[in-house]
Amino acid sequence: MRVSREQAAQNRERIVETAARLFREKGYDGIGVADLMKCAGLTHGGFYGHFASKEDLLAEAFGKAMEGSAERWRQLLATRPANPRAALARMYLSAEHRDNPGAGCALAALGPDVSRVGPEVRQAMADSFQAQVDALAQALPGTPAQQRRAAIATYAAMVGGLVLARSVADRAQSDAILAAVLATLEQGS
Amino acid sequence: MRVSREQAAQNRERIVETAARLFREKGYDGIGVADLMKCAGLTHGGFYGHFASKEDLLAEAFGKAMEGSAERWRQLLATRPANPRAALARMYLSAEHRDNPGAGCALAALGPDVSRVGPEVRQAMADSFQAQVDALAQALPGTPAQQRRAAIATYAAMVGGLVLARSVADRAQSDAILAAVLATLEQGS
DNA sequence: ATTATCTATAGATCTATAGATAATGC
DNA sequence: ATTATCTATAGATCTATAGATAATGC
Repeated sequence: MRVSREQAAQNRERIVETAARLFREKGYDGIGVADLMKCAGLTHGGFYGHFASKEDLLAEAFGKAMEGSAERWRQLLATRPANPRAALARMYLSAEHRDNPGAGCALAALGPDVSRVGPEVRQAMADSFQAQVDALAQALPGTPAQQRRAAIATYAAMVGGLVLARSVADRAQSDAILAAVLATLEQGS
Repeated sequence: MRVSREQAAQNRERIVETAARLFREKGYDGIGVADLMKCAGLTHGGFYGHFASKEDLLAEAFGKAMEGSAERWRQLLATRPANPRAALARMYLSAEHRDNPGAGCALAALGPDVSRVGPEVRQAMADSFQAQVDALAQALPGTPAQQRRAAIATYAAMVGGLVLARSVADRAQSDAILAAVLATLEQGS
């Protein structure tokens, strides 16, 4: 059942993409390697030809998810909105984002999981985090230090808002949380 | 090996407290019932005399952890600090809190886990969340609606800041995240 | 000949339950 | 007699590996 080198690379890519979605949906411990491979259309045993361990896959899947977010941020900010922070917050703190964790912010979905794994995973994570902060900081006013501080604070408010909105059971309460955080980010700092 | 009714109640309480710590440290899926009971000084099988399921325990343990946080918030705010939000943020966004998830904010440690379990757990959670928001809102200026909105936004910023600070590998970067969010919360809104 | 994927399995762990035990509380 | 806890285990799942298979790429 051997496939071409090119096909193998595609298979590997599909494993990473499937993992990026399933880890965000179910948590790192919420999906096993066997089920994950099945969702990618492959068998369990094939996994270890591509990755040394499940944690190794997490590092790649998390990085890929973060990169996807960074790309969306860059695209939005490239339209030069009048209020960059408000524009970003409206996208991030939307009901759609809240209801689709599998395609959303990796930090809001996997932050606590990531904080428990080895430093090599978290190192990969730090780089993509940095890239996102830089993209936002550029679009904000003030000195470089102020820009950077405001970008981190904005990122934190959005992540926390999404985590809270996903945690409460009541939909109205969840909507109110999104709206409250959004309103604060839409005004000044 | 039967113990007194009083002793049994104490045992149950110890299970909840142990779970509240271990879930926050290792995640809901990161600790099993057997290990958890061992840490509480009991055997595996005894668990199901106290709780219907592991998820049932999560609801109680999460609620207990939230209640502990609410109590700490109330104690701090009862000292009537000049800037209540800044005082709370300094406590919440400390290196000590970041480095001791087992005794810290349940939402920052278990938010994504909680968002994946059944609505009955999340209902219990919504109540304690509400209590904390109310405690903070009281101490803030403005109309009731403004107070409430500001309290939620502050809570979100703190939770997000802690999640981010725990996710990055580099200690200096982590400290910078805590400082950036704290600085924003210490100034106005 | 190499290698990507497969089947099969080892060995550990998981939640939950059944039934025994022994001390409490009537 | 009741019941809190125990031991033991069922049955499912987990990560990881070993060895077979079969198609690629030389």
